[in-house]
Amino acid sequence: MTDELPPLPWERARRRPGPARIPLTRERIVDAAYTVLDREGYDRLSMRQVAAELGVAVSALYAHVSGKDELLELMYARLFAGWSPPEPDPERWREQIMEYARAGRARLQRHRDMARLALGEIPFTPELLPHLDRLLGLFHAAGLPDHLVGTAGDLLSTFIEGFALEESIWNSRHPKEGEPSWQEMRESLRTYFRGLPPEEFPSLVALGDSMLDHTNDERFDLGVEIIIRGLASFAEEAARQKETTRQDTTREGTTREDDVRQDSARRDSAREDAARETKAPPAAEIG
Amino acid sequence: MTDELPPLPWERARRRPGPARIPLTRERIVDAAYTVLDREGYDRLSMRQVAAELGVAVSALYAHVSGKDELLELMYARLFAGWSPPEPDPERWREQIMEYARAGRARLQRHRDMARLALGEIPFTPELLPHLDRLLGLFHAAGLPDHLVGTAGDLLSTFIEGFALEESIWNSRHPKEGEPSWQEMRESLRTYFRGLPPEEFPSLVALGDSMLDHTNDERFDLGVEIIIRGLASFAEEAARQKETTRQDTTREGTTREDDVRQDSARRDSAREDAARETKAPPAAEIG
DNA sequence: GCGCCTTGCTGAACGCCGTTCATCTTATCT
DNA sequence: AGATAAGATGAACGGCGTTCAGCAAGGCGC
Repeated sequence: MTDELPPLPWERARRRPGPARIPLTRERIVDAAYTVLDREGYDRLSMRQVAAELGVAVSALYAHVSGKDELLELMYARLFAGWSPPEPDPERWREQIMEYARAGRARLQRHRDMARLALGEIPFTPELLPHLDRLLGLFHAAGLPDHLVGTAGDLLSTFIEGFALEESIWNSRHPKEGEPSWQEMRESLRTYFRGLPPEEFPSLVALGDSMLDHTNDERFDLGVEIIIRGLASFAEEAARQKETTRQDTTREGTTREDDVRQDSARRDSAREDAARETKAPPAAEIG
Repeated sequence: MTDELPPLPWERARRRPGPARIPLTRERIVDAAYTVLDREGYDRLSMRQVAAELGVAVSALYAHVSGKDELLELMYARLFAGWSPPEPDPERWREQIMEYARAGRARLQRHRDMARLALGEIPFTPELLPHLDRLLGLFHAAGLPDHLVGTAGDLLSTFIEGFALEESIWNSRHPKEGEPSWQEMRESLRTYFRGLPPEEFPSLVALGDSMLDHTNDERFDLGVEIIIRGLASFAEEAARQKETTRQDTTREGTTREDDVRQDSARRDSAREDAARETKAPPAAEIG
């Protein structure tokens, strides 16, 4: 970080006899990449720009980084640097998950277009395993059945990144100066919804107002709260079943199995419906 | 589709006097783009490849399409062609949402890398408004409070696309022939989890097995089910409050307000925690 | 102190990309 | 038949990721 400062022109000349130029490292490359990202945006983040930022030839980067893909992975890894979900507290799992989600969004918002970068990567490298493990621990402490924990993590992470991505796209769509600001945009959207033909768009006309009356912060929290409540429902169900099986531990023991079977039956009937819809698309849709 | 066939060399010469070549249209360009996407993948989907697919100069495309961005938008719009959420049935809102989610995933799976393409776009063009309106109608029929409907739609769409994206990345990671197949990969992951140091990764070791024992279909349905249960919780709460306010319609009427205030207080305390985490990152994390 | 060797950077090149523009072909209308 | 307008062409521009032969300089054995 601090050794970033002096690329001043004369430095190079003055310390010719010394240990010469600052050595290029992965760290410095990632630093420069973030600088370019913040200044230029994801679309203009290129190896050439990063090299220019460091005052170095493009090909020099390839001595430290196997290619752009690896550079993006390194940038992604930094998203999690020094960020570890807390020790699980079963009494506070709701709050802990909410805090985790907010922290994730905050980190994604810290760099321009960061969400776009993040969505292309999968958090499954060795160095990210500790983070993942502790996150799963949070869900485990909620009392979720084991097979749900992974999916719960997926769902939450997907929402965090997807939400941040939407914000990112929205922001980058009106970054030009003098363009309609956030608030103006919101107002024009409001009148747009009001002007729609109600018979054709009943829901949009009816709901448009109340959808626009909330900040992004509130909408985000609401999304997380929906997930939390869904998880709570499963956790309570699991607790109830555990209770039952403990009561008649030797009697039947099939309660849980029955539940699963019924659940999967409901799923399958719905799947047929979806398949029917899927199987008869209009001709124009083959693509 | 069928008029795609004859770019044969002599055709051009033979039918000189006829109605000549098939005219280039947006439709045909999008068709060709999908062909390229399926064959080459998202990374190699380029204007040049699309033009080549049509046997046409690159610049010809720009007479029908303003640029690559618009082409991608057109491709995205086709994802929704002939797909409309059903008439809401308040009795079956759970099933309807599950079916919608499954149909969405199925459509995203129909073309290679389609999820990657979709995530860059926002479903907010005029032609997509009918679809959006009917989707919101589904959530409205669930009895959700108005301000939640939009967020619910966001959450579901985000999960569908995020899940499909993850599948897409996973698939494209091992497309080489002779590479470890899905099943082999799963097994090697299983042994990998088992081999992890339990004191360092307690959750991964404990949960790895049960997480790997489910197909993607099951994991997807579970994710949607979590969302549905979360929505159900809010819907029940709203129904309860409506009931209460109807009972003592003139007496107090502050029940709902109280609830909201309490909710927001809980949120704010959590926000402070998140901010604390956010404000003191390790030095390496400035990026 | 001198030459060697290894390390790390340079500069040029390759092939691909999105986009633009002057030019030419061709279908249609008068 | 000739004029006109639409639409396709090919070359060009600038930028991209990546590769590779060569060069400069620090550290080492002698």
